[in-house]
Amino acid sequence: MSPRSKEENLKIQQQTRQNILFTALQAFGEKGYANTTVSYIAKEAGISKGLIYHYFESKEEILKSLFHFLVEMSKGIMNDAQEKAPQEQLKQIITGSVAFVKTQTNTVRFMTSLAVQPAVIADIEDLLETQKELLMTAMKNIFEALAYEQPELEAYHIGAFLDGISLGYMATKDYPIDQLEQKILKHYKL
Amino acid sequence: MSPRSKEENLKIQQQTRQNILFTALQAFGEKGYANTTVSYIAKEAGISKGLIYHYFESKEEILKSLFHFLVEMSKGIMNDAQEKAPQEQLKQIITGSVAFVKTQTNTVRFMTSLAVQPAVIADIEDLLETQKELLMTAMKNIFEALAYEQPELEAYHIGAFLDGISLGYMATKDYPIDQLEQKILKHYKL
Amino acid sequence: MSPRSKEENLKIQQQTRQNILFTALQAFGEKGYANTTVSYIAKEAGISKGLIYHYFESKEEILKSLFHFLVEMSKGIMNDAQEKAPQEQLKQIITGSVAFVKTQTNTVRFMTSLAVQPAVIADIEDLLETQKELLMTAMKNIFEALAYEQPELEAYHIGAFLDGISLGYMATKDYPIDQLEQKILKHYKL
Amino acid sequence: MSPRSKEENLKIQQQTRQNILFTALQAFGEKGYANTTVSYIAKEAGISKGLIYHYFESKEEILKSLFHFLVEMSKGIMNDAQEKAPQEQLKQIITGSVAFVKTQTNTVRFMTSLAVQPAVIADIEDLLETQKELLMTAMKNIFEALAYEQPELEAYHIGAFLDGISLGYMATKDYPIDQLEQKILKHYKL
DNA sequence: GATGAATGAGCATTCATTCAT
DNA sequence: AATGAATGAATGCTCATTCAT
Repeated sequence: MSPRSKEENLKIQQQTRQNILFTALQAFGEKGYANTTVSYIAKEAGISKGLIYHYFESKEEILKSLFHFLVEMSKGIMNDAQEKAPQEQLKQIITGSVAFVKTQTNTVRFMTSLAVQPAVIADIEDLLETQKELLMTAMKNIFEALAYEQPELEAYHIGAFLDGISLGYMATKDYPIDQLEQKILKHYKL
Repeated sequence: MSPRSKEENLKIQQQTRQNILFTALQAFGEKGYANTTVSYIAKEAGISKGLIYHYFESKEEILKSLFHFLVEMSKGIMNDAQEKAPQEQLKQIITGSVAFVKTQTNTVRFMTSLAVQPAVIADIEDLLETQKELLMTAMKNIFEALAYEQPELEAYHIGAFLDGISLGYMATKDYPIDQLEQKILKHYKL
Repeated sequence: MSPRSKEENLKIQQQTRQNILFTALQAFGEKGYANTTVSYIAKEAGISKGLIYHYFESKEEILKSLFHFLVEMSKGIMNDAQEKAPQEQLKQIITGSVAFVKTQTNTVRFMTSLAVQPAVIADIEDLLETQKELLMTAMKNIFEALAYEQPELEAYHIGAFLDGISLGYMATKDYPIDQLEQKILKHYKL
Repeated sequence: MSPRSKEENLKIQQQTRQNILFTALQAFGEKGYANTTVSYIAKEAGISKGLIYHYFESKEEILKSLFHFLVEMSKGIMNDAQEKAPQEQLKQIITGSVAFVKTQTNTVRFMTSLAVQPAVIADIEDLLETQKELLMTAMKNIFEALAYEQPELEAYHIGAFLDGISLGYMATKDYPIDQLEQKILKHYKL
């Protein structure tokens, strides 16, 4: 008759939070933030509306938590690549990005919709900027190591291209993403 | 107190429609479709809510009309380019796109947000696809005329790049859009 | 087919606002602010929930408007008494207060519940204080004119008594309010 | 690991009940019954929500228990005064009331808010009435013993006055409660 | 005796849409 | 053609209450 132990509670909390965040990510990606109701998230997650508000103060808080979570995740991925040779890193960024778009389309949809109208959700604008800069710096360093004349511009170039591929994949049926990947890899001789 | 002539009425009608569409475009671009209320459009346009429903059956109808309007406009622009030399056409597409993004940012925001989550507004998905194909075909023809080995893939390539530039410009402060434009022009030797 | 004239709209607006305020006053008095739902006010007023929000920004705004309205009304009543002889004024305050409590019990309930827990609705605290001071000054002036030694204290005295009578009338069945009125009038030789 | 003895359990139970009731009294007085959440009481009392429901069937039950508790307490106080001389009793009622208002303001706030809108909590209405009558009878007896012509009316009179003082003290900054106390004591030659 | 995760009915509020004028 | 008062379904959120542990 004793209450749950702290560890048990913590475990339950983490699972439920993750469940909510994951479900929200799916929904936000598919239907957009504004078109996703909290009730819908609850139903999809198999829990009650009230429980969502037990873990998150508001719908917007879910969005922000989700965003932070994804940012942290991407940081982790980037750090892993840090030690390899620049050519290898570049290749990994390209193939990793393409693979990510293909497997985590909803995540990309979600992040892109935030990027397109950053003013919609205040607070996120800055974080988005920081996140972009981080990626840009990493790529710039690679192109510096590869002795490109304008490493920063080259970073923007490939960044734009990868973003454009994402958009195309999300918006167009039968988008030749794999061929474009090959093309870009060949261009950089990877 | 004489009634307005038919021509006057028609003129007023067209002006009011355009006014609504233009105001909606601004709002949809800045705040997003879901975050824009019909009341807000009415206030910004300086007319009453009722009048909006006199011209459009629903809020979604405004969105669709706006979309069609923009599609028609872009068709017109593309047709104008049709007769020139392929190199000239390509240059115009690139510089025109960049200029459009810079001057009509809200329009681009609007179109991009539709592209990212096409499922949000049914019906539009197909039109979006058709529109994309039109542009792709035009670019493919150019690259064919320029004797590229894989003209279609090249079209996708430059399309992705231009889309990526748009995204970057919308989401990033101090985005080097002009330098990227120069870079791509140089790449195609234009 | 022309829209309503401005005067017509103004008239409709005032009527509807008054209707809402009056209904809210009844409800707040009987059930208390927190126990009164906006839906209930709408139903009682014979209008839709939405219309209430067309006229008032929030439920709390109704409360504040109502409070301001009642304060203005009481100012008007007090000004009317201003010109008479002090004895007459005192008599009028006493009989007027008693009559008000008896006929406008819900108004008194409403105002008293605000007075008891002023912290519940921020903003109102100051106004309540101002209102009290106004009444106190008026009564003090009367007792000064009547050459009482401690006019201010006497004002507080009769104020407390009248407030106490209100409370008693609201809370107790068969409360002898009329006899108490006679007693106090006799006390002041009125 | 030996189980607690029965006496220990009983003691803990009573302490916890008292803790809940006391915390609730503070909260109800400050914020009002409707604006006080069970969660808030639990947090303030330093216990869990569940435990509150272990001791009380519902939030309303807390209110009722609290009310009963306060009524019993006041009965005890009144009984203590029973044996003294009527003048002494009257003095004690006056000074005791004033002191109570000053030290137990939240309790008075709570009781007054119940009195103002008795319909809010059914069931309590009768008890409130009974309670009032008890006090009235006691005061009436005093004034009878003091040979007042209308002892009951005099009881209502002083009752109203003391209630009015309470209200004033709760609602007004710098309320001259002590001077009013002196004034009333002098009036009754105490 | 004690905890807090979980539920869901209920409420304030918004907003697309209608309609009388 | 034009207005804006009016509607009500839908949504975010709160909170008393339950229950597994």
